[in-house]
Parts: sequence; C-alpha cells; structure tokens
Amino acid sequence: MDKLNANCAEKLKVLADTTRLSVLQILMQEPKHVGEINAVLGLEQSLLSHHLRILREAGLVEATRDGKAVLYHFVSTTRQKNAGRAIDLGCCLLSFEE
Amino acid sequence: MDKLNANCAEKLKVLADTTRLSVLQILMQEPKHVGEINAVLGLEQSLLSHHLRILREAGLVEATRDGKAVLYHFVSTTRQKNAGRAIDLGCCLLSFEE
DNA sequence: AATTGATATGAATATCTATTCATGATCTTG
DNA sequence: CAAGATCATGAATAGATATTCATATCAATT
Repeated sequence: MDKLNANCAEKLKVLADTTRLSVLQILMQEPKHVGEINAVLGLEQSLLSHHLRILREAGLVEATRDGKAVLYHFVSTTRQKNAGRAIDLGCCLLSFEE
Repeated sequence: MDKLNANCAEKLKVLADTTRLSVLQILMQEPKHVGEINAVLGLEQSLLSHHLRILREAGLVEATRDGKAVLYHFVSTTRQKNAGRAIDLGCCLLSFEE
C-alpha cells in the first residue's frame, strides 16, 4: 500500500513540471519533431532533450528517427480510449477535459 | 497557456509525494486526528505536520480543532460528486478508481 | 570522409523540496 | 495556573531535481 503510493508519486512527479506538461499538450495534438516542439517552447536545446528523456522513460511519449530529426509522439493506452483528453499513469488517470 | 501549465504543475507537485498520497488516502476514507494519521504512517511528528500544511494550503484538506487534538478531513468539491474516488485539482481531475 | 544539422548525453552547478531538530502555541486537566 | 498532551512553526541541513555547458552521436549532404 505504501509501495503503490511510492510508485504513483513517482509517476506524478513526471507530470508535475510546467515544461513537461507543455510538451505533452503539444504531442497530444499531433506528433512533432524535437525542433518543432522547441519552436513553440523556446528552451535550451539540451534542456528539452533532458525533459523528453524523462517523458520517454515514463512511457508517456515515444521517439522514432526521421532522417536527421527525431519524431516524438504521445503514447496513448487502451484505458485512455474511453477517457478523452486524459493521461493514464497506471496508478491513476489524469483527465484534463472539462 | 504556459501559466495554466505552471499552475497545474504546482498542484500536481503537491500530490507527487508518497507521504501526502498516503495521508490523502487515509482522509478520503474518514476524517482523522493527526495522531491517528500518524498511528498509521509512523512519521516524525513535525514531518507529518509539514506535509499537512502543504495539503491544507493546496485546499485538499481542512483542519478543525477538537480539544487538544486537530481533526483533518478531505475536502471534496462539487466536480468530484460525479467522479468516485477522485481528486479535483481545478486544472485536472485525478481519478483512482479502476 | 569531411562537414553540417539535429538531437542526446554527462558532468557540474543551481535551485527547490523533504527531513530533522529545537522550540512555540493551544488546549485540557489536576 | 502549572503540567502534560497534541500539534505547528522556523531554521538548518540533506537530498533530489532542473538547468547549463561542453561534448558526443547519428544521419544527410557535399
């Protein structure tokens, strides 16, 4: 029961960041290259890269090579199909729809 | 749009902690005194108190004096009435039901 | 194969958050 | 009202996370 919470907290930490939320919002609309994402956010190149890694390791986004660029897309799970604009953390479901 | 995310991230940070999740779980069942909460969690007295303040300031719990003890209860919002075992952050809804 | 473009990685640092410790406040009871 | 019980607060520290900077990787192009 405490271990479950630790796991859940860990996943929430991934989302509890302005930059990562912005990235997710962007990718929830459509897949984008790193450069395109940063055209919107205007961050230090490496900083965005670090945040993308965190999102990747959390399984929230996936990357595929596309020429010299890399294309990122939001990973939607089965549970999300029923749940509109939401993010499935396994432990809980974060829904943004009003 | 970035400010909204900043606000949302701030609220998620409150939840992104093992101890605070545990406290919320406990209080979602029924109101409890600080001592009762700590009978379950077994933390340093002041540490629990610090976490309770964070939850209070986020509007997730409320405290009322009860003799020399203090009774805490989970604050449920209207939006939650439709949403079973969930936490309303204003910016988004966290649901724990499976 | 050398150069350029696009992204990732690692180490160093800065910033924030959790934890502890000592102390203060509030209520009850003898 | 002094003492004990319960909880809160503040300052100090430890620990974690974000940010920067320099460098590495990988693919395309010349």
